[in-house]
Amino acid sequence: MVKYELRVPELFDLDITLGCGQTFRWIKEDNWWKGVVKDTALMMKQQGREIRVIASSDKLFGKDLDVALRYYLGFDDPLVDILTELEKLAKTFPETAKRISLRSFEEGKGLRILRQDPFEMTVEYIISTRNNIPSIRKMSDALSALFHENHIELNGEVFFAFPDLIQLKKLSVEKLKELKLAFRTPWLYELFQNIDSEEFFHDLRKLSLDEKLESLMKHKGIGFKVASCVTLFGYTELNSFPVDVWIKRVMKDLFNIEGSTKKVMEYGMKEFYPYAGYYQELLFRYYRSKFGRRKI
DNA sequence: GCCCAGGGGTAGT
DNA sequence: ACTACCCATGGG
Repeated sequence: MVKYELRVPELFDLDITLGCGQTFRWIKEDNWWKGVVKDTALMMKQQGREIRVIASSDKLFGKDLDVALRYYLGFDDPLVDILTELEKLAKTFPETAKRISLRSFEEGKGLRILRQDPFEMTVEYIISTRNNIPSIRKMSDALSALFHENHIELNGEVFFAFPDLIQLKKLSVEKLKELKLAFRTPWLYELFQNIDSEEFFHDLRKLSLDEKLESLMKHKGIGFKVASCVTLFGYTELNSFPVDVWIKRVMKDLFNIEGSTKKVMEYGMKEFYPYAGYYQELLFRYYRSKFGRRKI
C-alpha cells in the first residue's frame, strides 16, 4: 500500500471530474473516491490543490504512480486555454446560448476528460445503452467480479480490476445472462468473440476520429452515441461530440438544431471545433444538474 | 421513422 | 407497499 499527496494543476476538481458521468466504476464513499485503474486500486480525496492518494501499488500502466495518475486525470490538457477558446466561441453565440454556455463553463470549472481504457469504455458504453448510471455501475462491477483472480485488496476493502478480453472470451451467453444484461447480452458476446485481441483497440489510435467511429460502429450495439463516447473518453479525441437525449434538448433550445443523432453530432463537431468534447461535457453536466432531477 | 428490447432506480401516492 | 415513469440507445 502506498500513500502520498498529489499536487494538482490550476483548474482541477476531482468531484466534478469523477462525478460528471464520463466514468462508471468510481464511487464516493465516506468522502473518498474509490476505484480501480487497470490493475491498481485507488482511494482519492481532494483538499485544495492536493489530492490524498492511497493506492494498492506504486506502479500504474507500468510507470511511476504519480506520472501515470497525472496522465489518467487529464493534467496534460491545457484546460485554461481550452476554456478561453470556448469562451471566445460562446461570445459569438446568440444571447441565450451565450449566457447558458458561459454559466456551464463557470459551474464546471475543473472538469477534465480522463484517459480511460478504450476496451473498458467500449464494454461499459454498450452496457450504458438505454440504462441509468447506477445500473451501468452495477453491471460493470458484476462483470468484473466474475473473475476472482482480478481481486485487489486495499485498506481492508476488495476491488476488482476490469477483465481483459482473454478472460471475457471465456464467458458463455448463459453466464452473461446471469448478469441481467438483457438485450445487450448478444452484443457483448459477439464483441468478445469477434475481436481477436485488445490490439484491435490499440491499433485504432493511429486512425482519424472519423475512421475510429466507423471502425467501432461495425460492431453490434455500437451506434453514433456509444462510439463517440468511446473516442472521447477512451481515445482522448477532444472533438468527439456524444449526442444523447439531453444534448438533443440543449441543441434544440440553444441553437434550434434538431434531427438524428448523426446530424446533431456532426453539427457539434463542426461548430465547436476543436474542443467539442469539453463543450459537450460542460453543457451536459449543467443541463442535467439544472433540469435533471425534478425536485430542486 | 417507428417501435421494441429487460430490469432496476426513484419520485409520488 | 405499490405504481408509473424514466433511463448518456441501437436494431429490425
